[in-house]
Amino acid sequence: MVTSNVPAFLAKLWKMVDDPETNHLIEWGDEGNSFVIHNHGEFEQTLLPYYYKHSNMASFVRQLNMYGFHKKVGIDSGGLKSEHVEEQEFYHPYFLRGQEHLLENIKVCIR
Amino acid sequence: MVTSNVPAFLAKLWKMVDDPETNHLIEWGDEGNSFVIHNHGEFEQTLLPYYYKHSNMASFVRQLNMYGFHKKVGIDSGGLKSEHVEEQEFYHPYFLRGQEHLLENIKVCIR
Amino acid sequence: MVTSNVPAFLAKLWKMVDDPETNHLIEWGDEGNSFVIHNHGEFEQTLLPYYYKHSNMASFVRQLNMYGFHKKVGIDSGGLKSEHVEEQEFYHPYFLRGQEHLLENIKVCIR
DNA sequence: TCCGTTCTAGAATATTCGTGT
DNA sequence: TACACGAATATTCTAGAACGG
Repeated sequence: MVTSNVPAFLAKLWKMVDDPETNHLIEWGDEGNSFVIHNHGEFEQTLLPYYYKHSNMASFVRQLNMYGFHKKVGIDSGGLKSEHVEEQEFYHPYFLRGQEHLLENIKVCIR
Repeated sequence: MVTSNVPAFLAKLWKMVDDPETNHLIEWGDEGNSFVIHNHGEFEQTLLPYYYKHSNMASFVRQLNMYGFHKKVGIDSGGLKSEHVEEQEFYHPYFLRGQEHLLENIKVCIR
Repeated sequence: MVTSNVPAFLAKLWKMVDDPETNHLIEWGDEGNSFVIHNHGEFEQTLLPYYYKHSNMASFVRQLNMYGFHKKVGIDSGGLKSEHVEEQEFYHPYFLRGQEHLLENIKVCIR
């Protein structure tokens, strides 16, 4: 593979989610049309800085929103503050398991 | 040796990349369609001045871009914790291992 | 220290230059109206990543230019064999030793 | 004229911080 | 409160421009 017009953020996100080695931190949702972050703390402190130039969940989420991802609203967070919720799920219509080529359709939101 | 209309920059680049003696500093990529620079520091201070009239990576990169080479963005690079990537990779559709004659097709970008 | 409207890049640059502990890598020029980088290689690999989220001289220089700094052209650095590219000097009219308050006057170039 | 070297800038993406709903 | 967005700064890759051999 030589060149890809997919932004680094998306290519890395795909690799993170698709890598079975890190399924305890981030993995595909049951339907393959979303991804789930487990262990918010470890994910933020170990996996994020491996792929990106920061270790802030907020920055990661900002990028997700920038590219049109949305958070799946949890039915019950147990009354915990959001930053303490260990599980978070995001989705995008073109971020689907087994359909990496669709990444090329994802664009930053402009307005 | 017959005269060649290949610019000195390209001829030297080819020789540098193709020379097995300096593979620890610069060599062909795995597929033979790119070249990789290891040890940015040593490459800059020892190999560059041997072939060119300077020892500045920036000048070298300027020439690469001038001739239409592009940097390969590694999906594994860029992270805070990712290993100190002293490694840089560039490619050009006519810069291929074993196809030195294709160098004649490489032209400076004019615009 | 009270809140400051000085961009992080400038505040960190000042600290780097003014810190006597790292004078072997970066320090004030003789007149106090410029700063000098010694040991380009070590500076890039150790000091830059300590202050910023990268270890690329090119990115550092891009920021310097963005804020209006200029490179001092060495009289003897133009000749061939200027192997002392290990030394680089930059200046800005509002970047002066002992006058940290002037940093507030430095703005990004807009055009 | 062409090519090479240097310094600076353009443009796209990435990171941070704060605001709006 | 929780989620999303605006805007400013930062990082990367490539290009413009001046100069010289």
